[in-house]
Parts: sequence; C-alpha cells; structure tokens
Amino acid sequence: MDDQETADRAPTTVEEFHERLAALADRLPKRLRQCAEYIGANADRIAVSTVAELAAGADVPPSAVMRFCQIVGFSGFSEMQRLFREAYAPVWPDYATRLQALKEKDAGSPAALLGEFIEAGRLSLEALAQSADEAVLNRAVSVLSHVNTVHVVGFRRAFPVASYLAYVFEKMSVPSMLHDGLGQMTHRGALRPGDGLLAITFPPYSRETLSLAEDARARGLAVVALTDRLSSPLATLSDAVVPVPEVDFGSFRSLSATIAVAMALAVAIGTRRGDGENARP
Amino acid sequence: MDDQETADRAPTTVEEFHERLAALADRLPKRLRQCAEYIGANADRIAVSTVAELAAGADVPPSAVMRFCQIVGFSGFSEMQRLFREAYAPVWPDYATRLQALKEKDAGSPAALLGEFIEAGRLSLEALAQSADEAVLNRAVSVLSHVNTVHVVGFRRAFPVASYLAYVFEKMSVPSMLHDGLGQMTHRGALRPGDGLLAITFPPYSRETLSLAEDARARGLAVVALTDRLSSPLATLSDAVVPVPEVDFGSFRSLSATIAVAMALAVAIGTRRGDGENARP
DNA sequence: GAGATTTTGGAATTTTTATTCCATTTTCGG
DNA sequence: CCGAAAATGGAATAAAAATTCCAAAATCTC
Repeated sequence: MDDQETADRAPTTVEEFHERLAALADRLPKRLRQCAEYIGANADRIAVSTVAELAAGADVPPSAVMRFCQIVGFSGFSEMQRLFREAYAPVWPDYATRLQALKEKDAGSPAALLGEFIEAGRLSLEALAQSADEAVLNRAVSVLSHVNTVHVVGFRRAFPVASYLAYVFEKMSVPSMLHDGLGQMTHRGALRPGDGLLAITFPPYSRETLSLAEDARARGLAVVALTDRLSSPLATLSDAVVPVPEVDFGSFRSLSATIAVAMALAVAIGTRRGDGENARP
Repeated sequence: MDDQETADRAPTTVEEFHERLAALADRLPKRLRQCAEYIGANADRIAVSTVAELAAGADVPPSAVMRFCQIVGFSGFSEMQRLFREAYAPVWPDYATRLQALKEKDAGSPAALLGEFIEAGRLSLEALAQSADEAVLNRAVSVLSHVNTVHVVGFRRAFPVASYLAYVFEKMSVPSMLHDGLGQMTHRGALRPGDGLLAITFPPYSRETLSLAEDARARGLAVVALTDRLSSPLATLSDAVVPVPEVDFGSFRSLSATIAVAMALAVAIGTRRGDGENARP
C-alpha cells in the first residue's frame, strides 16, 4: 500500500500540514472537505481535542475525521495529534495582554495599527450594547417588513454597509435595490409608493443620501435612517432613526457597530417577511 | 487571608489552581511534592499530556499523579485536564451551536439578533487579537507599498470590505482600482506589470476573484490575499496570505475582524508610501 | 437508467489511558 | 525498637478513546 501518488508520508511540521491541506482542499469530497475546512481553521485545537470533539465541530461522524487524517498522510488521528502536541505553545497572554502588546509596537507598524482598529471595534460594539434601544429597532423592522421593495442607500464610508445590506437582503429573498450612484444616475423613478428606504449616512453627511431621502419622503415612502445620532439631518425625514455609536480611530470608522446593527435589521426583516412565504433561514 | 481549611472544591480557574498549589506545597509528603513542583512548573503541558507522561516528568508512578489531582480538589486527572484545555481555547468554543439554539427560540426579535451580532463581532475581534501574525502583516504591507496601482477585488460578502478599502486608499491618495465586476467587465487589461492585487474572498470562494488572482499572478503582479485560512485556494497564488478568523454563521459574517485587518493594511500601506512623497497623513 | 465506483455513517473492535485497590514500605511518636 | 498511621508502587480494572470494517447511500460512467 505504498501509494506515492498523493501521500508521500505524513507532514512533519505544522506549516507542511497547512500546505498539504491547501493542495488537497479542492479535490476532496464533501465530508472530507468539511473536515479540512474546520480542522484547518481550528488547527490550534487539534492538540487538545479528541476525534469526537473535532468531528462534532466539523459536523461529520468521527470516522470521517479518521479518514481525513489518513488522507493527509498520517497513520491516524493519534499521529496527527502528536505533531500538534509537540508544537504546542500556550498562547497565554490572553486577549487583553495580547492587544496591549500589539498596540505597543512602534506607531505606524501594521501590528500596532491593527491593535488600534481592534480596540476601536471593540469599544464601538460595547457602546452599542449599552445604548441599543429595543423599541427603535422594533419600529425600524416593522416599518420595513411591510414594504414592497427595500431601497438601500449609503455613499462613501456608508457604502460598504449599504452593499452588505443588499447582499444579505438578496440572500434572504427580500426584494431590494442598492442605490450605488453609478454614472450619477439616481434611479429616483424606482422609488414607488409602497416601497421603503433604508438610508445610511454619517458626518459629513452625504448630500446625495439626504436628497434621496427627501425625495422618498415626498413620495410617501417609509424611511428608516441608520446614522450617528438622533439629531442627524436624516431624523426629520425618517419614520425610525437608529443611532449607532461608532468609535473612530484617526479619521477611520471601524464600522463594526454599524454592520452589527445593519445585519440585525436585515435578518429580522428577512425573517419576519419570510414567516409568510418561504425564505431562506 | 482567611484560610477556611483547604476548600475541598476543585479550582475553577488556572489562577486558583496555582494559589491552591502554593498553599499546599509545604505540607505535602515527598512524592506528592515532586508532583506539585513538576506540574506547577509545567502547568502549560497539562492540557496536552497524559498521566503517564506527567508522571515520568515528575519521576513518580502514575498513581502518585492521580493522588495529587485528588488532593488539589479534582475528582481525577481528567477533570483537571479539562480545566486547562478549556482555558487554552476559551475564545470561540461552539458558536454555531449557540446561534442555532437562539434561532430556534427567538428568531424574530431584533434586539436578540443584535445581541448575537455584537457578540459575534466581539469574539471575532478577540480571536484576531490572539492570532494576528506580525510577520505576515509586515510582508503584506511591504509587498503592496512598492507597487504602482493597488487593485482591490472581492465579491459577494467580501465586496463591502473591498469597497471600504478602495475608499480608504482614495482618502490616503494611494492609486487604487476597485474591481467591481460591473457589467461582467473584468478590466484585466488594467493589471499592469508593477501593480499589485489585494484579493479578498471567503468560503464559498468566488470564482471570479480566484480567476482574477490567477491572471494577476500570471502577469507577474504581487498578490496579497485576505482570506479565512492559510490553506485557502488563494494561498498558492499569493505572495502573502493574511488569515482572518471570523465567526461565520450561514451567510452572515460579522466582518468586524476582516475590516479591522483591511484598515490596518490600508493605513499602513498609505503611510509607508506617503513617507517618500507628500501624501496626506 | 443499470451497473460500477466512490463516499458515507455507525456499529464493533482494539488500543490507550485513567482510575482504583491493596500489599508493602516508610515515617513517626512513644 | 515497636506499633500505628501514612505514604507508596504497581498490578488489576474500568473508562474512554482511537481505529477498523462493512453495509447502505450517493455519485459517476457508459
């Protein structure tokens, strides 16, 4: 059974293990690919897990994990685990310590910057958890659950959020339209009675977004605003204003909190609409 | 300290374990003290060792190690080991399962959903802080600091990240081009020698992104990958692979960690390029 | 769409590992 | 130095884990 076709014997380093995985990943059948993905992404836990635990994580039966180990080149799970146990070094500086270390690198180094952005994101999420207003969220969701098409608009730094919303709406089969400003075309004609607008903007507020919201308002559409504060210029144009506290680092927004709110809205809307029909979970 | 005898309950944290050990160390007979000393000094190995291995290390029979575990307060070795294994991988134990449970209970509540997305973001950022690899970041930055134009590509759920990158590059006066796939035009001709590609993709990997990366590779461009793991299909096409641990549930990615990494890269690249010329700080 | 081939899930088996038990040795107070 | 109590080592047992195997299901070929 000397099969030197693919498996020229077991990887001897963790690095090699990942290389082998990358080479294999494509040509693997379903269950084995699940193993490869989960185990590849959680390689650090191989050292402290049992076959059964990894199998549960990858959502496959234990025998699939065994087969996976053999395909990668080991005689079995134990041999694979030995590799990771020997390479095992506890990552003990816990999150807080590690973050501190990252931030203390020389200013401007990628690691230091990353530390700052992680911190900004974490603070934003924490602030959001504090300030989230259930009533406001409910109003926003119920407003947009009953419209025909959900129009989504957001430019500049709000655009990533808008595009992610459009993606999630599509996934959940919610009719939606992303206003992307392409070619300076505003597609105002697409705003039909019975539709709703989800507008996203932060200081300095984008003129185009405000203008579209005004237009929607004038045509009688329901408008929901995702913005920085209740007194945003969007407020007077909207049926529901969801304020998102976001911590900036330099002039760069982390967007973590904004995306969390956007996702929650989108999924809630999708779910509520789907209750009546057949939407994807 | 008030010493209410040795509490006969097991330590629940690693710290408690060490305290208990310190308190006990003096009053222990010979073999047990050997255990305490060796195991106390090598506590980090507990998670990945067997009773027999620890016994050999402490130069005592296995039964002595068992007695030691019980004296410290555990029911046996397995319970002690569980403490250390959990302490090692506390970050994201079984997130998918948790979301699953939540979904079945209170799917429609926007506030509950928001709580989960906040938590997902927080966990992702923590995992990122733990796993961030400075060397990889540095390589990615230096690769893209010396190219002419930075091409950015990412579709579906990676698109928001790509578009945010394009925004930040523009703010920092870094020549860049966002490949948006508009009208199915690939703009491959724009990939010129001396340029670089920053490609972003997550499972299920977008064919278009992979294909563009292949093309860039073939033309000799520098390629940096922002993806979920080192064994991603992008890996073999890239000069630097930055893996981002992100909690993924169905189609819904929190993106917090991904955006944090993207921003750190963009700002570091922008800064480094600006050092030579006169770019905006 | 029938037959061949691959993939899969789970039960059965083997191996490893943890745990208990007890006969023997050591320690200690008198 | 004797007897009681504690400590010890190793063999025996129990539990858990890894590994194999095979029938059923899925997938591919012609």
